[in-house]
This record gives sequence, structure tokens and C-alpha cells, in this order.
Amino acid sequence: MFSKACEYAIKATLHIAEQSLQNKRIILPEIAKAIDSPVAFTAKILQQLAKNKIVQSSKGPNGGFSISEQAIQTFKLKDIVLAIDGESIFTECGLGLKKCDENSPCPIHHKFKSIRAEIIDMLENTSLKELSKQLESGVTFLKI
Amino acid sequence: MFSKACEYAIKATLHIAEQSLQNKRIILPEIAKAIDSPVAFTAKILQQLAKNKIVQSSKGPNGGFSISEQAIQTFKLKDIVLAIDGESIFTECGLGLKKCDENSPCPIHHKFKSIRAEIIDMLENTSLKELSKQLESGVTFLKI
DNA sequence: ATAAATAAAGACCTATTTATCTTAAATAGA
DNA sequence: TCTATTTAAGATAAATAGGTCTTTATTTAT
Repeated sequence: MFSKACEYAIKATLHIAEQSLQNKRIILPEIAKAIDSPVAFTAKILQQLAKNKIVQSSKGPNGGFSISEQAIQTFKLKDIVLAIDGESIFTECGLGLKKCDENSPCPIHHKFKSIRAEIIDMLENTSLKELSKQLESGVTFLKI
Repeated sequence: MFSKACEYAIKATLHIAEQSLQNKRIILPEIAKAIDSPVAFTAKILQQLAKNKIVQSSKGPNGGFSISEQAIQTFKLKDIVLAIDGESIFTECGLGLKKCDENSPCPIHHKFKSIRAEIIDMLENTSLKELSKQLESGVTFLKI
């Protein structure tokens, strides 16, 4: 479904959001610990997220990562997936055909349509706020 | 969604089925041409499918691949996916957690549930017959 | 028997993804 | 200004997925 990088991106973003909701910055090694991810790889992914303005980073003592309340409310899962995996999940044919559409569909094109629509709907309508709130309240988890 | 190998597997199986419905065996290079896949890699995949009794192979002149009418009717997409990609698509957590279930869900577990159910339903209920018939009648396509 | 046509098997290669390491840059505080 | 702490950037390495090549086994027809 998602690349490993994208899985880490989602988990990292949600953990940062959870902390930011409590007005805490969080540094890289703590993020990696919280989401059980390799530190250096996570750093790369956070760079990507920062470039895409999904998280804010600041260097130096008392630095670390954070997300604005505004961003937590407006960004959706879709934004993270687009930033890390690109648009392939939204557009690519289920059987890998270069050209597959209503006029010239692959054998599973129509079967796939409603599934893809549901995936897109989910990604577009699930906000960081919703997910990080659930984490904060302990009903969902980021590791094990 | 599927590995490249699985995409080729589905396409190859459907093309063989289409031919078998017309009582034609088909040889490897023709399969590869029909589905626009690398010949040697396709050979590997067909070996897997043959081991899993999804296709029949026979060596020597007039050999090639075929699928019984019986198999075309009973096998579903699910059988191909299981044979090539294993059960990961049916079971793995959307965020890659080792343990993710109703009791200890990842942040997207519930969001993912209906999507996964729909995918499984599609794979379990889509027969080779249905898809190969559509190919035969020219309403779906295997390449470009 | 022999030759030709086919798939099977396994070793090998390549590209991509995942992950690490090293150095540089920025910032805060003493 | 100096040092410690943090992220940024880029080179490198390891693992996995994707793909090829060579040899062997099997079958059919002559």
C-alpha cells in the first residue's frame, strides 16, 4: 500500500503532532524511538516532510520538530502520502498498464475503481488532528 | 498494490485462460508478447503458477501453457495473488506494525478496515472466467 | 535413435528501496 | 566567541525486487 518511507512518515508526523498539541517540540532520536524506526532514515524522511511544509524543523539546542495547530487541522493523510510516495497510489493502473482508463481498461479496472475511490476518500478526509487526538487519548498506537 | 511479478501473473493467467477457452495452448514467448512482459521473468512466474496448479505446462513440441475449463471457472484472482505475493495483502498492517488488531490498532486500522474488506471481497469473488471472457470479447486489454 | 521444441531450475546480474555514515550548517547558551 | 546541540546534505552500503542467462530435462516427430 505505502512504501516503508511513507509508513514512517505517517507515524512520525502523527507523533510530532501529538507532541505539538501539548506544545512540545521533539527531537529526531525521540521520534525514532517513539515510532520504532531507524534514526538516520527517519531523518531523511523528516527532511522531505519539512521541505513540503508539513512539519517545521529547527536546529540547535531546544531545536527539533513541530507542527502548527493550523497544519494539524488542515493537513490530511493525503498530503503526507503525496509528499513521500508521490501520486502513484492515486493514478496507477492495478495491473501496471501505462494507459488504462474507461476507454481502454485493464481487466480489473472497473473492479478496482470503487476500491481506489475509497482509498482516495480516506486519504483526503482523514486529518492529522483526528489521528493524533486518538493517539493522545490512547486508543491507537504507533509501535509493536 | 501487487508486486510486478503478481501483475504479470494475473495478466499471463488471463491470457492463457482466454486461449484455453478457444482450446489453444500457448507458448511462453507468445504469452510474453501478449502481455508485454520480459520473457525470462515471465517464465519464472509461470513456473510458480504451475507449481500452484493454477496453470498446466507441458514440454516439448506442441507444448506450452493451458488452463482447464474447470480451473478457469473455479480459480479467483485471490488464488493468483496468494501464489505469487503470499498473504501479506490480506493481513499486513497499513502502517507496517507487527501487531495491529482491534485491541491494539494503529492509527489507520479502522479507516483501513473497510478498504481491506473490499479488496479481499474483490479478490475472492472475481473469477478467471469472468475476466477472461471480457478479454475475449474485447472490452478489456492486457497491454499498452 | 536423433533432432527440434519446449519448459524447469538455478546461478547470476541490475535497479530500486531501505538504511547508514560522515561532514557541514545553524542556533542557543555560557 | 566558544561549545554543545540540533537538523541538513550528500555519499555510501545493504537488502530486496526485478530481470537475465545458461544448462538441464522432457516431449514430439522424424
